[in-house]
Amino acid sequence: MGVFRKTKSIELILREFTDEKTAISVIELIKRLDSKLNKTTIYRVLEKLEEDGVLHCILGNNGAKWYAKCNCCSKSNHYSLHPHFECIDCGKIDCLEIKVQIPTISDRKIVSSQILFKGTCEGCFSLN
Amino acid sequence: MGVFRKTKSIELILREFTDEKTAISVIELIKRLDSKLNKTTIYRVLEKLEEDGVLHCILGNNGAKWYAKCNCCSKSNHYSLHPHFECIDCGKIDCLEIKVQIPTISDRKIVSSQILFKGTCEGCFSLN
DNA sequence: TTTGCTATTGCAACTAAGTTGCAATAGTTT
DNA sequence: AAACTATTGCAACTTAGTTGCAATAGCAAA
Repeated sequence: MGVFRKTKSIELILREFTDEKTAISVIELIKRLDSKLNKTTIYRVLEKLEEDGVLHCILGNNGAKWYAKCNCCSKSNHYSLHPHFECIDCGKIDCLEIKVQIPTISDRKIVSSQILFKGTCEGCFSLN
Repeated sequence: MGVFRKTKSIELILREFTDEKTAISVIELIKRLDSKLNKTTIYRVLEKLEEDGVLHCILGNNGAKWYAKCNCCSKSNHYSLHPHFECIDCGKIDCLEIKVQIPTISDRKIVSSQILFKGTCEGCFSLN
């Protein structure tokens, strides 16, 4: 259904994403906005922003939801998304600006994909 | 730690996988074995069988755990696993016997990956 | 075969992430 | 300013998975 009205909740949540280059977990957002917004509202606003093509959702390694700004996707084209990277040291997730070839399989139709690479990110890599 | 003793639980759980070519969700296993095993036991046995390289774990689209028999992986080499396919019609998940190229990214080290393609499987494909 | 060691199991209670229904609130249009 | 209804907050719930602990059952040694 997407966003209809400009509300405080939408503004507050979008503000969290403006300076953020990596993804943010819903859990983290709930912590940050605890005094200002109810967690139900946060889940619902994120869902709407996703429908509007403003954010996209990523499932982290433990199955929890993360969201990141959409730079390349539109309202209609959320699928066949870019891959993501989860750092096993610091835990952050971010978008990889690379293409991964989607295979063709006979008798099956691939509609979307969820690709998560795990390893050590730049920051943690240089610490070792 | 892996499996030490041959117990009824291990036998019952392995039996579920013998004739199964696709993955089985933990939820489904708990349903099937409800009268015979406690869910805690099921989670623990699956974990041990994974450590032993007998099964491998897949995270489904909603973040729930699925397990499948390992045909190609060993106790030590569970990583850089094959991709999986989740049917958006019937919900089943299975292993794809194809290789996906793992990219190289400067300043980052990719250790493992989780690749899930979603779409329509052979069975559901032919129904349309 | 019995004894003893300890891995394994079952149970109950808990945690954590996310969802639902509903009444109250607040954007937006008239 | 009034009215319409999208949006929010709250409380209660659901679902997947985990934890601690006492009871049970493989297995090895005697």
